Amino acid sequence: MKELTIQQKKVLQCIKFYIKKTGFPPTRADICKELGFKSPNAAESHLRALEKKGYISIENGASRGINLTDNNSEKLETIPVIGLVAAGSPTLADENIEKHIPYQESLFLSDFDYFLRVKGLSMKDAGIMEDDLVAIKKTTDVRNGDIVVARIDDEVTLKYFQSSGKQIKLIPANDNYSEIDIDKDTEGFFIEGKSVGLIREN
Amino acid sequence: MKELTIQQKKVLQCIKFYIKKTGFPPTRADICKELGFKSPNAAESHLRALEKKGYISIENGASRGINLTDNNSEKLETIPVIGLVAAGSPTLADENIEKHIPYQESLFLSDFDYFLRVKGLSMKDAGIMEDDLVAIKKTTDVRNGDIVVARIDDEVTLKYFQSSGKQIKLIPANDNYSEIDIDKDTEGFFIEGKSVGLIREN
DNA sequence: ATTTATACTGTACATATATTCAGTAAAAAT
DNA sequence: ATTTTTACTGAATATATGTACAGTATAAAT
Repeated sequence: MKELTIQQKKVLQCIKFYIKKTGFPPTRADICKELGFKSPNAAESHLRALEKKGYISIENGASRGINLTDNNSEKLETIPVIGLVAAGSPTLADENIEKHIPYQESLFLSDFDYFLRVKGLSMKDAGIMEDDLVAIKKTTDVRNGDIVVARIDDEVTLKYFQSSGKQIKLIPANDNYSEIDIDKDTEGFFIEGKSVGLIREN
Repeated sequence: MKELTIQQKKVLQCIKFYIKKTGFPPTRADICKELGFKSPNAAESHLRALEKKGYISIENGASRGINLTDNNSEKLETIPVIGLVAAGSPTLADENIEKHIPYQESLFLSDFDYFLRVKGLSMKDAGIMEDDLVAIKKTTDVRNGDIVVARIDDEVTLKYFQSSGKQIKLIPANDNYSEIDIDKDTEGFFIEGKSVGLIREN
């Protein structure tokens, strides 16, 4: 993202502050009043600069038609919660979505794609309990020690990841469960993503 | 808060959806378009009804001057994170606050007052690990089996709560720790609050 | 050296928008 | 039984607002 000038930063801050205060974006005149400009075109020019640099989008013709871009606003999104069933894939298909819950993008250190509702206690010693919501980032870029969502045919599991060469171990965090050894290129096996956070609703 | 009619609910939902989609509130005409009204006054009347019932506030004369009331909008607040140190009380005094993080009021089933940063593994078997953030609701109304924040003099701990009469047991979820037996009326002892949720940042 | 971006003032104007007034009709409250 | 609330259509209008045009001036980029 392109750097902003001092004045542009002021205008952006002004917009954010105004929205926080009133619940809706400012007009050009509002910005002028706030920052001491005497011409609405001063605000207009800055807005177009902010738009060009990707910090806001402007709905042409609409009054107060300013929209903070995702990376600027602490955006409220909803994210799907997917049930981890013994057989069944955690895809984003409608039938697998348990519900949507509101969340903050900045809730965890990494961004993520969905919550996985945990069934069973195979990761108990990692502090992951039944019905916990594990935030999953869809990726195949996983490291040893990561907690990953792995699929083997129709079976989906949450396990520690450990690889040496082509051999992969999926290790549970519970002595009552046994580890899974599998070849990297096994038909029907792949890594869905990895855990980047956890929420326990209670 | 006064009950809404079906139509009023539709209009309120329409406003929320519009803001979510565009980043700014709708005009009367936008609402009409969305809900199939043929007169802007249909929207206007509903808005005034919603205002009267306290679900929105309207800035008179301002275009798109609709503001969702706190109880309707998934408001972004920040909440303090407090470190659980061996000696030291989890109060909201500045010196104890580690940082503030944004959160959703609706994140957990219950509302809460602060996050407690967990030190140690005394609640390991309850799935509460080192550095987890436990959402704490300040209350003395706790039931047997609740996970509570208890203070004994300067010592603050997170434990299972179990009482029978005046005798209270504070039970760890880890065999390496021993339980604490204490009288309800002991000088310097009290319950700060209870756990209503948990976040693991990674 | 010339163009482009920044940073404004000031005027003007079409249109986007809130808001009022005049009705109609049915349901709910008093 | 009468008033109030709900739920609209339809038309009219003052004003709130975006936006273009004409300038001035300085700094940065090419």
